[in-house]
This record gives sequence, structure tokens and C-alpha cells, in this order.
Amino acid sequence: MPELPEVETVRRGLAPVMDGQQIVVAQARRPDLRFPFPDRFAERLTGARIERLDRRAKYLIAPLDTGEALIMHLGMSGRFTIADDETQKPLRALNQDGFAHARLTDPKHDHVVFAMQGGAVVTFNDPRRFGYMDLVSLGSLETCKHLAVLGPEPLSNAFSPAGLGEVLARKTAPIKAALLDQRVVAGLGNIYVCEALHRAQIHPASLSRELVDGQVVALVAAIKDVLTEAIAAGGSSLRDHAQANGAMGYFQHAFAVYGREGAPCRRAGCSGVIVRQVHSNRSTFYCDLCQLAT
DNA sequence: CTCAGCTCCTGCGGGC
DNA sequence: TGCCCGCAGGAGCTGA
Repeated sequence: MPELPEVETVRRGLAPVMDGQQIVVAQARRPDLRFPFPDRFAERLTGARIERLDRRAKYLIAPLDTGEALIMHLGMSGRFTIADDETQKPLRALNQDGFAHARLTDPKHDHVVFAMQGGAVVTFNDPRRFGYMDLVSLGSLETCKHLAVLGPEPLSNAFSPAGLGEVLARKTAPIKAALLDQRVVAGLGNIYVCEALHRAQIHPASLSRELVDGQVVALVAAIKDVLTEAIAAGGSSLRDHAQANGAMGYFQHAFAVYGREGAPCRRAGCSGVIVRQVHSNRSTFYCDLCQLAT
């Protein structure tokens, strides 16, 4: 589900009730998500103060005053909700039209709960349990197994045409697979890779090392633009995915290719049709006319 | 080492 | 209405 823009949207939703606040009670309602929780997970969190809520790629990172950092990954179906500790009702369960909606999540998949000092109850719900949480020491945060392997943050200056071009020149994999590799660039997933390749007019099956310089320049710009626009729109809400405050992102309405199989290409002047192909069990959407193979 | 494919888990929507 | 099948935004692991 969540790629970088959705995780950033979640971070912005949670920050007001978590930044600088103590976790009065932490609770893990099962022994594991995708991986087992670390030893004494809830005990190590209870009483800790969250210095701030950060994001790296698709990870949420909460440095604590205990010398550790809480690392959280949403996997495919992970979601946070914010409720009031008295009523357990969502505090801000309003969509963008201002109408309250029914509870978005099934409570049987509420796996982790944080009761915050300020009265907010933050719940992590994850039906598929592909998400995970871990505690690592602050001193080795950058070198921990989760973060050490990550490539550059796509919206930072560390992600540049020169750098990407150098990496791609050594890869034989198709460009779509390369961009999904978090070691190449960290934070993209299936949707935004499809969207960025369309913007850059690059065929997803193009071989990474055969991209010319101009294509790499266009690709870096397309990635930065699509991510920036998606964050500004509050991420994408597919199916019933929503932000931490219950609001729905709306960038999905701006998709040029994702989920648009058979629809006309939205590029001005292009008469192509969006096609879908499956590679290694993942759907790839692209325009059969304006995205050129190398 | 790289790369393609499979896998974990549950829920939802479409087709019959 | 109800059942079955395919599909889902991640990413670690396996084996070639």
C-alpha cells in the first residue's frame, strides 16, 4: 500500500500527537507482525518519550529518550489511526467532504497501541501483517539492518542524475525492477515507478544500462515531481486506505497510468492506450505509444 | 554478485 | 445471495 508519499502523509498526521510526547502505555496484542517483536517490546516503549517522528524511505522512525529508536514499516496494509483515550472514537474521522465515516479498520487487526501523554491513542492496524516494528539503538540507527541498505532519499540532493546514471550503468535489470530496488533509490513502489516512467516517457522494460543521459535526467525529475505532487495531495487512497486522521488522499485521481488499463493516455497529443503487463507477479502499467523502449 | 520468481497474510471485488 | 478466483501499494528469501 504505502509508498513514500503515503508514509510521509502518515508521518505528518501522527506528528502532532506524538512529537515530544511520552508513551504512557504501549501494548502489543500479538507476538509478531511480519517478524517477531523484539524482546520486551512494549515494556521498552512504555514510559519512553518520542523526541520527534522522522521518515526515511518508507520507514517511520521515532527516536526515543531511552537511547533507542522505534522503527516502523507499514508493509502493504498497515495503517495508523488516532483516537481519544476516553471514547476510543476517532478524533478526526472526517473525510475531505466533512462527513464522519464508519470505522475504517477491523479492530481484530489492531496489533499495536500507544496511549500518548496528551490523551491520544494511536493504533496500528494491519490485516495482512506485512508491516513490522523494531527497536534499535540510536547510536547505530544509520547502520541498522533496516536502513543500512537503503539508497538515496529521492527528494534529497543525494538523488541526482549523475548518481542514478552511475548505478544504472552497472545493472542489466529492466528499469522498472531497478527503481523498485530500495538500494537504488529508497521509497518508490509499484505505483510511483509506473507513474514516473510514464512522465519520463521510458518503457518499463528498458534495460537499465541502456538508458541515455537525457533519459536519466528526465527520470530523476519525473520521480521528484510525482512524489512531490503526491505528498501535496495527501498521498493516494486506494481501496479504503486513508490517512491517520481518517481523511482520504486524492492523488490517485491524478494517476496517468496506474490502474488505467485500456484507458486513453493522458499525455497531451498522445493517442496511445494504457496497457497492463504482469512481471514477477507485479502489474506494470504504461502507454504503448509514448513510452519508448531503448 | 545479480536477477526472476515465490512467498508471507487477509480482504475485497468481479464473475458465475 | 453466495462461492471461488484473482488481485493488492512490500520486500526477504531462494535458486539459477
